[in-house]
Amino acid sequence: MDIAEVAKRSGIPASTLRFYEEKGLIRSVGRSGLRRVFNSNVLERLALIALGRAAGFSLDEMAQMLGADGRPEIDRQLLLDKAEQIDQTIRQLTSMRDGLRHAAVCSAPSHMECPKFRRLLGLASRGAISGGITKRTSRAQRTSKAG
Amino acid sequence: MDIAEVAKRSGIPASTLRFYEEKGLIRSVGRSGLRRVFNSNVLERLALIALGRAAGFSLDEMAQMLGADGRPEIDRQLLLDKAEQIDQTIRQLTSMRDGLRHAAVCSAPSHMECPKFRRLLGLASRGAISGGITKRTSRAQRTSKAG
DNA sequence: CTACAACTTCAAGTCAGCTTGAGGTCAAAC
DNA sequence: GTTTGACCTCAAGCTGACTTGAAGTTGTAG
Repeated sequence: MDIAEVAKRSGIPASTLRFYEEKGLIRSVGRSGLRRVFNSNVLERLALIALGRAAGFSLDEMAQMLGADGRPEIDRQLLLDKAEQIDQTIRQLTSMRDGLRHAAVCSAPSHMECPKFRRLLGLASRGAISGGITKRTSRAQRTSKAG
Repeated sequence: MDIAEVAKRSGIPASTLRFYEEKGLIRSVGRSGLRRVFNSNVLERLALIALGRAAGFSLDEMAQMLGADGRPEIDRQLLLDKAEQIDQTIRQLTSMRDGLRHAAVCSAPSHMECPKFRRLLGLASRGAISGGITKRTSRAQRTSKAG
């Protein structure tokens, strides 16, 4: 497969694939002239990377985990840690969601006068709610060409 | 209050406070010589900003909502939308968490041979799991001076 | 009055994860 | 054999939310 094929099948832009290769996240099996040649298991690897990213691993972390070569026995403890971390995030988000929903229907004249809202404020400013969701949900919006 | 006081009480670095002021997120009530003077309701405003951030609003969005002056009647529909968005994220993260936990205890020789894990892979690569958690949980780690 | 710590401004740097652009190469279609 | 267009490399740019650094000012303790 050439890079266009991989891009098409994975939905990941060629530029990103090159970037991933440079980072050591994926590898091409060789070249045909200048052009990279990939074999199909790169798709699995890309899926793995997408999964890791979705789970909150950075590309560097993924590089470590996938680093060696084929199937590098992903550390199970690491998975549990990450799961725990996600669970914490879920709890925070749940508070947020409920707080927002309440705020939306709350009859207090201003949000500031609603005790629930004020409690939520407290939570947020005490940093109980960590970094947030960070909202960069879609590069699809910026990139919008395929729109 | 001078900026140091606000920083101390809010836990937000002075540099960030200046940055927020420049962005129009907060305002100082005047100067004492060169120095900014804040009044105490800036703390409430900062809490509100922290809350918004935690809920996934960007600083620009927060600037819009808080924009006018005092209590700009935060749009309730916007809150509901954000709540919905968070709820979606929660659902995704829940799948992730469960998937990771399963993967951690799964007896399949390699994760690749575990059907649940493969299903999770599918989810991730189909983008069912959006941008991820984005993991920049703590600038506290980078910034670590206050250790 | 002199230090000096704490403030000020403004520009530039950082981090992650890519994207974009310029300039070059090469395989295949005509 | 020439054109075309997809690929290549390398460097630089982008976004968001800040931080850092240099250079200047100032309130205040001694």
